[in-house]
Amino acid sequence: MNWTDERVEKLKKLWSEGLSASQIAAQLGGVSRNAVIGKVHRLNLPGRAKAGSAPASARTPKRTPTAPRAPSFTPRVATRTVARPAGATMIHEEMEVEGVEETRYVAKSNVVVPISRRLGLTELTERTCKWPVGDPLKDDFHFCGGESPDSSPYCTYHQRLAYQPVAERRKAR
DNA sequence: CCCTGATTCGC
DNA sequence: GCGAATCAGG
Repeated sequence: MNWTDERVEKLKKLWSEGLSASQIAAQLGGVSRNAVIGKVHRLNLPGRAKAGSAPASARTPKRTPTAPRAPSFTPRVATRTVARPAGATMIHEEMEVEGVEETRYVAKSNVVVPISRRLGLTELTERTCKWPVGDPLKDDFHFCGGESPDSSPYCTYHQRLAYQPVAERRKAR
């Protein structure tokens, strides 16, 4: 994975927002936190004021003022806030994706938990997470639908669960 | 131990 | 330039 202009821009943005190197690495994908830190230094980006944990601004659930929305806007896909995974750290309580307020978390292990879009079977694409959610015998059955990397049928969060024993999955979910 | 960023140095 | 290994911490 090389440092394209696009990836560098994303790195700069996330670093300036106070995300930790490992969180940024998880969002970029294909790089280690060391790689991120190394790049930050080579770019001569300002280092962290204090070593250690990320600044509170990146961890504290900060309520963003309700974003102004077009009054007549109707979401194309029904969207709910994802359940907060155990131990997850909130990085943005609310954010807007295509006009829909959504929630995103970073799990304890720094695996980014992508936004759950709760898509139906026919709405899935190559790039959506196919982790099933809900009861297939009920009408609330859907799929995570979060963004998944090119190489996986699952988002970065559900990828890990997919290869865990069922008992472990129940705990982790 | 979990995590953080900083530095070094072989590639 | 890159990033794993390592260091020094919280």
